[in-house]
Amino acid sequence: MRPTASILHLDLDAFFASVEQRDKPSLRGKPVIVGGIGQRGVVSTASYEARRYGVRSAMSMAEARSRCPHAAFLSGRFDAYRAASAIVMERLRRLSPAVEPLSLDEAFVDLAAGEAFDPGAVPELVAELRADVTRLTEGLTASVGVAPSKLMAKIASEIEKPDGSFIVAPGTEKDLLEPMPITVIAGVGPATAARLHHVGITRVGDVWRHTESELVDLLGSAAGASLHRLSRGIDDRAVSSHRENKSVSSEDTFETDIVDRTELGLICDAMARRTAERLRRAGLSGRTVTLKVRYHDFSTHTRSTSLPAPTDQTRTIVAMARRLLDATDVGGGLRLLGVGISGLADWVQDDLFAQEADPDPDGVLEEAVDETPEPQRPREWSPGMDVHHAEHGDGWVWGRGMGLVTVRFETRHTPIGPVRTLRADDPDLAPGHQEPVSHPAGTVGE
DNA sequence: TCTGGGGTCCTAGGACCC
DNA sequence: TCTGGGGTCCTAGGACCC
Repeated sequence: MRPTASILHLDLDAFFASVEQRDKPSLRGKPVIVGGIGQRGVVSTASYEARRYGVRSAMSMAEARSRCPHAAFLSGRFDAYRAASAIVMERLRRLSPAVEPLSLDEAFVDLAAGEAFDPGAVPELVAELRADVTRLTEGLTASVGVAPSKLMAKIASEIEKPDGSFIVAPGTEKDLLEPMPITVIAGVGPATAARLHHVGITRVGDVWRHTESELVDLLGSAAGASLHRLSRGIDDRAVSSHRENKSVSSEDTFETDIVDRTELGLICDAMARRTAERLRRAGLSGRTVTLKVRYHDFSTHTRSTSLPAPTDQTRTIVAMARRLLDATDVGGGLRLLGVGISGLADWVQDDLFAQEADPDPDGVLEEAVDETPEPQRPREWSPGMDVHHAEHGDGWVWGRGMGLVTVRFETRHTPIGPVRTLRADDPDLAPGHQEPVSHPAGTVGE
């Protein structure tokens, strides 16, 4: 626990709605609601004028319309939001290099990682920061909290919201937390709050009467231990400015449920393409493709499958997603369909090898799915050995899936050589071989 | 007129390996 | 013949966050 209030949390007030009001003077002073404007949309952000009518984030747009019919309903202009966000993040980086954005409108800053941090000058620093944000963004306002921890900084930025700030003096954390509703603690949402309610916990101070092991029994080891610490204001989480992406996904909720398999197939292809393009644009590749479907009753299911090595190839990702969809019951129709990729690798940084590590450099996987395989094959196979000689060098079985076996080769020039894919029924891979697997074998729908 | 889209993290069971 | 223990990977689902 750090001894000074040196973690800052900044939150832009009603961000999307405020950008709209800034850019369209006719909307100023009026209720503005940004979100999905279709039949099944939800509210992203409501201006403070709209909040007076009870409109909240995540509320269905239908309910928002009934509560505040005269509001302006907008679908959002994300380029404008990104531009405003970039200005604010840039300003935060002048305070310290340790800036951790949580979303377009929120970030933590570790002030102690900046140059010549003076704890005594925090009030002036905050005032100057908030004034700069409003000036640089031409009218947006921010709320700011500063505290000895992330937990308290984030809570503090809410206290004087909107357009205010609060600094938590070290040592005052527990007094501040005690009367607050339990849901102020990070990770306590509706489901956890309901369980805690059952044992008489509604405020943060109520947690103090329970031992860690009681909380672990109730919530599981991670959530229980975390709540035990955070409720006492104990929080050592660091501000981290370089968090790596773990997944990329695209999904779409349909205006009405879609039953037709052919139509769903085309949508699945398009969704997989979108995901693959975003993956490539981010300079990444991934191993695991996940299909997500939601039924009319809102139940949600996922099906996933992994490749032996990362790919960023659209056709491979499309083929894998299709296979997953083909194996999925769409009986009563789908409300939502999505395609995601995880198990990401940094394609750009590892350029030389990554190109060759693509398990499907020639789109062989997809062609095989289309029953038109033309895989290259090694000339020789030495049963029972870890390495077999081949035309291109020495290779070994590297993974299997989708009725195919992936063989990776060493060449004279590179330790990690090209990958070739054979059909599983290739005579060179007949049973009886002691299979030399020098890498965890993936399973792709076999 | 119910319930978006982009993510993260955790849990749990089974496979597999040593 | 009645059976371990730990570690890791994979998959599926759920809670949570903005």
